[in-house]
Amino acid sequence: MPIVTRFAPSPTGHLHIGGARSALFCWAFARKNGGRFMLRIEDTDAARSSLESARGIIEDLHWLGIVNDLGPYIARDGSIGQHDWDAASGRPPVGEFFQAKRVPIYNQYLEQLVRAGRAYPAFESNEEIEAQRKAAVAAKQTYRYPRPSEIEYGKFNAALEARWRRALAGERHVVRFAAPHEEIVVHDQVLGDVKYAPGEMDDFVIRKADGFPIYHFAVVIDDETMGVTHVMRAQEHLNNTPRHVALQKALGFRTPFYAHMPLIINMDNSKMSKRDKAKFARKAAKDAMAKDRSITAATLAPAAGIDEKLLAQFLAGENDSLEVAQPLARYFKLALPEIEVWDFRQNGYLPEAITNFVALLGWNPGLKTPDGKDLEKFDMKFLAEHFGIERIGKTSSKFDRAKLLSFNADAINALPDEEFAARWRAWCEEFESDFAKAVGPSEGRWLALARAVKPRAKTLRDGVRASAFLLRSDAARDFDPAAIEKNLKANGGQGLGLLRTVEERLGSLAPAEWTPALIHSLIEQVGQQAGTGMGPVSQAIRVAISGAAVSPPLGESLAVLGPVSAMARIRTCLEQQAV
RNA sequence: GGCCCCGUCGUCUAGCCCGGUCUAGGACACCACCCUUUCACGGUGGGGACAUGGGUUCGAAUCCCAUCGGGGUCACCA
Repeated sequence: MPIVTRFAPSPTGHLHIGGARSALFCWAFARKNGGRFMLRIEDTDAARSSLESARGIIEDLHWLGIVNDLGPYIARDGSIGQHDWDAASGRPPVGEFFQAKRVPIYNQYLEQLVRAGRAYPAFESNEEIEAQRKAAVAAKQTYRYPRPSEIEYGKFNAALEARWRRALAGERHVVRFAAPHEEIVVHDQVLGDVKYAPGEMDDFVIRKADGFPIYHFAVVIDDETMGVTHVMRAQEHLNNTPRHVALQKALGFRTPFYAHMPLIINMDNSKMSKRDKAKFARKAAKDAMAKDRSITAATLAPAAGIDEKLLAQFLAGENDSLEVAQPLARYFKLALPEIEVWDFRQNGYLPEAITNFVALLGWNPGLKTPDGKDLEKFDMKFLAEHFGIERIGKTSSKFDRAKLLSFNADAINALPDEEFAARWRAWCEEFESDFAKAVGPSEGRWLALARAVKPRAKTLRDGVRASAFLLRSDAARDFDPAAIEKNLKANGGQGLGLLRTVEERLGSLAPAEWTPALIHSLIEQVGQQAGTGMGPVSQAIRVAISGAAVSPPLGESLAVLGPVSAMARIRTCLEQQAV
C-alpha cells in the first residue's frame, strides 16, 4: 500500500502559519517515502466555509512550493480541478475532495452504524443540551451526554428502530455515536502510546441537524476511503484521536499511523490565532486613548475611516473584525502581527525562508555543517530527502519573528542579483504598485536599484523603504535638520564646501561616465584632495539627494537617480543652505 | 475543574532512547570590539540553560518517582 499523507484544512480564511507547517511535514513525509500527498477540503461547516477561502489556501500552499499529488488544484484558467487516483494505482477514484460534496457517502456509513446499534438519532435541542452542560459545569462536574436507557450498545432494537423511523420521517435530530466503554490506546509516532480510560468518551454527535457530518466522522471515513496511511497534524488534535480510533473500530476500518506535532505558539505562550490581529489593534487603540484623553471612539472612527458602531463593538471586544483592525493599524502606523501565510507574503517574506524556518519549529535534521555547527539552512529538496517522523519533537515552539526575519534576510542575500531583481520587481508590482510605477519599466534600472538594496534588505519591503529617496521630488527642501547640522554645517560648513566641489566635478561628467564605479571614484578623489577622506563627502551628498543621513551606497544611488535629478537635488540643497 | 501532552540559554534547538567523551554545542536576539562613505553585511569576543526535590548509580541533562510550571482539549467548529 502506498504511503498517503493528507492536509485537510477547513476553508474559513487564509492558510495559518501552523497549517503551513502541518502541510509541509505531510508533504515532506510523502516525498521522502515515495508516497502521495493529498489535499482535502473540510467544508462541512456550511456557515463558515467558502470557496474563496479554499482557493486562497490552495494558492498559499502553491506559493510555498507545497504541491499536492491528490485533491484540488487551481488550473491555468482559474477553475478548480482535482487530481485523483488513476487506474494504474489500483485504487478506486475518490471523486470528491470537498467534504460537503461527500454527504451521501457519510450517510451510507452512518446508516451502517445505526443498524449495528452503534449510532442513534437523538432529539434534544441544542438549547436543552447546552442547559444541561451549564448545570454540570456549575456543579463542577464533567458533562457527558447520558446515553438513553433504551439504547442497547450494539443492538438495533425496537427503540432504536423507532428513533430511526422518526429521523427518516424528517423530525429534527442529530445522530450520536454509541461510544465503547473500553480503554482506548492511541499509538502515536511522536508521543508514544497515549491511553484513555474507559468511560472518558461520551456519545458524541456524528451528524448535525443540518445533515452534515461532524468533523470526527467525516475524517475517519475519508481517511479510510481515500487511502490515507499517515495522519500528521497538530497536537491540538490529540484528544480527538480516541474518538477516531473508536469510530474506525466500529466501522471495521484500519487505523492509520498517527503523528501529532507540537504546537506553534506566540512568544507570550498564547495560541497563535487569527484573532491576535484584532487583539493587537485593540490594544494599540486603547493605549492611544489612555495616553491622550481627547481620542475617543467617536473621534477615532472618522479619523481612521471606520464605522463608529463597529469600532465601539470592536473596542469592547464584541467583535474581532479585520474591517476594523486593519484601518486601525494603518491609522496608528503599526503593522498587524503576521499569522497567515498571506500576511508574510504581503510583507515581503520569501517562501523559501518561511518553509525553512517553519520546518525547524518542532523538527530538526540533526545534522552538522562541515564546520561543526547545527545544520539549519536547507531547501525543500533537502526536506524531501531528509524528513522523518523520528526527529519531530514533543515540545511546543514559540514563533520567534526575529529569527524568521534573519532567515529571510539570508534567503534574500543568497539570491543572485538578477533573480532578486526579478522577484523583487514582481513583488513590488503586486504590493507596492506606486513604487513600481516610479521605478518604471527599465529592467536595467530595476537591476541597479536591486543591487544597491539587496545586501541590506531583510524583507522585500525593506528594499522599497531603502529606495524611498527615489520618489523624492528634486525640488524638495524638507531635509532632516539633524542631518543638515551634522553633515553640512558642522566644522564651519565643511560639508557644504565639499558639496559645492562635488557639484562642479559631477557636472563635468559625460553622460556615459555616469556609472556607479566612476561616481564612486570621483567621490573618493574629492575626499582625498580635500584631505577629509570620503566620509564627509559622502554624507554631504547623501543628505542632498535623500534628505537624510541614511541611503543605499552613493554610486548606485546616483546612477539610478540619473544626472538630471541628482544634480537638481544637489543644487536645491545648496540653494536652501545658502539662504 | 476532568482528561491528555510537555518542561536544556530570552527564543529555536543539539545532546536524552544506548548514563561517563557535557567545565552542555549551534543558531536567532542582546552586549563589546574590529571592518566601514551612512545604514546594513561580515569578522572576533562576551553574558546566558539542563524547572525543583528526592531516589537508582562509582558517576545523571540523560533512568525512576514526586512536586511545581506551561500548554492542549472538553461544541449540532474543524
